[in-house]
Amino acid sequence: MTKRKVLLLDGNSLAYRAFFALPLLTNDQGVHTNAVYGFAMMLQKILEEEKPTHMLVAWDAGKTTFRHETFKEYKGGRQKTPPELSEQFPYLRKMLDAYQIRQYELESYEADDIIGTLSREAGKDGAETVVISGDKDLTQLASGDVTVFITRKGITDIERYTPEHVMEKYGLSPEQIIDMKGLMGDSSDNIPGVPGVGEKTAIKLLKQFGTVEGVYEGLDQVSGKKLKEKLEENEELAKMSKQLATINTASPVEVKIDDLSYGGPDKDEIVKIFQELNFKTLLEKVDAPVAATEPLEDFECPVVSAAPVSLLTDGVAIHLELAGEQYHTAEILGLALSDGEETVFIPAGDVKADERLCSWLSDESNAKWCTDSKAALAALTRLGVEAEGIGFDLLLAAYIANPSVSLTDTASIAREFGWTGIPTDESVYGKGARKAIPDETAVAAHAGRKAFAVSKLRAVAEDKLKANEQDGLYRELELPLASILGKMEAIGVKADRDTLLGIGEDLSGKLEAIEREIHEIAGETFNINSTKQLGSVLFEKLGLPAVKKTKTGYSTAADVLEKLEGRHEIIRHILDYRQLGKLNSTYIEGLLKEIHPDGKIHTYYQQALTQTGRLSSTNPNLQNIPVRIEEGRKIRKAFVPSEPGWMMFAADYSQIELRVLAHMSGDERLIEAFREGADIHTRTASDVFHVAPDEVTSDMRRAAKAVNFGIVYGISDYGLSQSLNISRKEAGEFIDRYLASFPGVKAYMDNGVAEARKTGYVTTMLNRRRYLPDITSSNFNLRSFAERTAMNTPIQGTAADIIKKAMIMMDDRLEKENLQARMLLQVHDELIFECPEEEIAVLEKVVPEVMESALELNVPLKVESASGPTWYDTK
DNA sequence: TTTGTCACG
DNA sequence: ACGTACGTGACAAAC
Repeated sequence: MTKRKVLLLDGNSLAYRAFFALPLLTNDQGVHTNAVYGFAMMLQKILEEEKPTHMLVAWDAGKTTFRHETFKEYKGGRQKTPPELSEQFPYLRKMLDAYQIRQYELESYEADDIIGTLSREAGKDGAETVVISGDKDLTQLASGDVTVFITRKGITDIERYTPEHVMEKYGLSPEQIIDMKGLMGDSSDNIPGVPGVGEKTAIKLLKQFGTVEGVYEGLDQVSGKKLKEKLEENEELAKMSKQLATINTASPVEVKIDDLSYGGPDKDEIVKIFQELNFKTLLEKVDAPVAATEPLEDFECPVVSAAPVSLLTDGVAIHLELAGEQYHTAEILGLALSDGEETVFIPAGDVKADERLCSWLSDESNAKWCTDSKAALAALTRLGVEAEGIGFDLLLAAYIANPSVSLTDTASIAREFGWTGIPTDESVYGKGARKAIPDETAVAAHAGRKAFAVSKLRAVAEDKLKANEQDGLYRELELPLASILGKMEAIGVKADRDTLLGIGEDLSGKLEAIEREIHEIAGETFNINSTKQLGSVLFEKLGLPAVKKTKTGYSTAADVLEKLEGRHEIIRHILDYRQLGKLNSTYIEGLLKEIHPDGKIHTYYQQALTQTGRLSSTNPNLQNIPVRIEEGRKIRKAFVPSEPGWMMFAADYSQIELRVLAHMSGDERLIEAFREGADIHTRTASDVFHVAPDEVTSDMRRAAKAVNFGIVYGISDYGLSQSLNISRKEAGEFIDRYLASFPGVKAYMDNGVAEARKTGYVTTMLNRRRYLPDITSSNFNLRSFAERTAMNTPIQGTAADIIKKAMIMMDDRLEKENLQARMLLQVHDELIFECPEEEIAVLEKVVPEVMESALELNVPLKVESASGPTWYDTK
């Protein structure tokens, strides 16, 4: 039988939360609806995620409770409930009736007490309980069987308090939350506490003494004379406050858990009330099918040494379980297989020996489904199996469906498609110092659940992608790209240790000299890398003016220091020290640590991370190797071909983002400029300043270049003024003149923002999506950010689409032309290869040809290439 | 772990 | 009046 899952909701608290979190919405009758709407959104999400078997919404009843007998000012001084909220309670009740959720209130008790009592009863029955409230006080109810969900910021954003989470957050057990309230009080409930004791002191005391009573028994040992006096004077107050804060878990509640069974909403009634309140999005949601989560309580995943033949067929989920994220080196634990009925786990050591399994894995005609195919293929390669025929990748599907969710493990990915039946990696392996691999049965069960979920979710995910017309993006772009990136990671790029060491020695020498110089000028030795110490030397000892502050002290960032450069010689040295220090620690020492025994660096490309569709590179990041300053650029001399007689070859798109902008906006002037092959910054300057192209000065060109950048980023006058070091007014004038010169661009930006406001998302040319919920926010900052993002993401994202497509075509082309050349790296708008010297001539023709034809725009794409013995020389 | 800083496109 | 250019990752210091 399925384990029971009881959801207990704190009605009043959630209604208040929803009311204050959302703007004042009304229906066409003028009735305020924001609290009902927020409540419904939250309810919908919780129902999907938690799949409860039993539910109850508890309400506060009446004005006075048993707590008022102890303290008549309890909850005194509270603001009256706003009438805009009061009028919503009848609708809330009606809506909950339509959901067929039991509601309950009890004279002279609060909702907390009802919930506390029922949660204990449910625990006795062996049920799993979730308590949901906007009030942190309820975290005292957390226990082995009870998780407390507290809404954060908005209304659907939830923080989950298990006893472990309470401990993490406060360093206290859930029961001690009551003691904490007793000591510190609670102004919202008018609970006094001990005057002068806040959260910090309360926690400190409780860590030492355990409880309020313990504090008074050990009063002699309390450190601090003042504190001791305060505690002594207010003993009664503290004890009464604790009593007030304690949730009564033995209230005379008349309903039993069995009375709460939840069988889903009355759809017709729900539709009626949503229509009455004009809840459009919610109406769509109630009709939408939800992925079924099958109970995984009785889940079985035997550990076997060979795969059953029944599972070696077309359309089976595989999952490689690894003891860490870095799949090039992490221990491989084993392989789980699941067809949604039967699930097994094969320990890593037995995989290679199972010949039938291996030939199934390398048989392209048998589709394998998985999460993170790139990692799975890499792990299988390490086990000696070259797998083929990946038919589905849950990670990529989830990322395409919505890039904004953090897809850290299969549990979080599956949750995106409504599946909550698998535990997180963290809950199985632990985290930080307590991280460990559990016994094989537990690993098998965990890996098995993941494979099982993939098997069940494939159809749901693919349907969703098809519904949003993203199937092509997923199947033809991201899925094949995953294998190509995997290949690039596995090949790696050779790094010459001696070159790095040589540059490192040079840097260390210079750093020492500069450090001595700085200390001498300052008249003291201090840690230049410490912003705190540096700030006190510059702005206190030397008396330089502090232009900008951070929330922890003075800002010493480069742009701030540059403004002070004329005022003191020490500044130049500090800027130099910073620059060289960065090179040494990140690029010399950092990269040396990443060279594998094969002499190569194997980065990891994150394919499901960025909000725009770009890749990112980690461990190490090979997308930010210095280039702008010569001293740093020399690092690139260490990146060399891996075979004797080979060369490095690099090709980059010229102005890809502005070309994309020209295409997407259809602006005639911009299109014309690119078709004529003009220098785009000079042409922009000529248009903006109304001078002939040959009269454009270098300053004008520089300003135009900054404006072009600004346009791509979603321009703001402030941003431009910072980058050009001019006044905000002047920057604003530049922008106006630009937009007047390129009216198509202005129209495109305005339309993009309007469209995003209407649909809630923006798209790229290949239909990549980014949702921008903040675009309708009443918070200026959030809204402005979303608006700039709405302008930037289609451009940056389309550029990412283009190079990804080029990579797929390139991989194909290298094979077709029988070239030995290997694609090694991608740096957003450039591709880096290594190849035999005699292939350079071919690459010089083929690579630009492929990259330029990746996607047809109404302006040409232009690619520049270069080759040389090291990456440094490809310029 | 979070913050400030700085490397890249 | 708001406080920002867009997208990333790594390191050192300080908590």
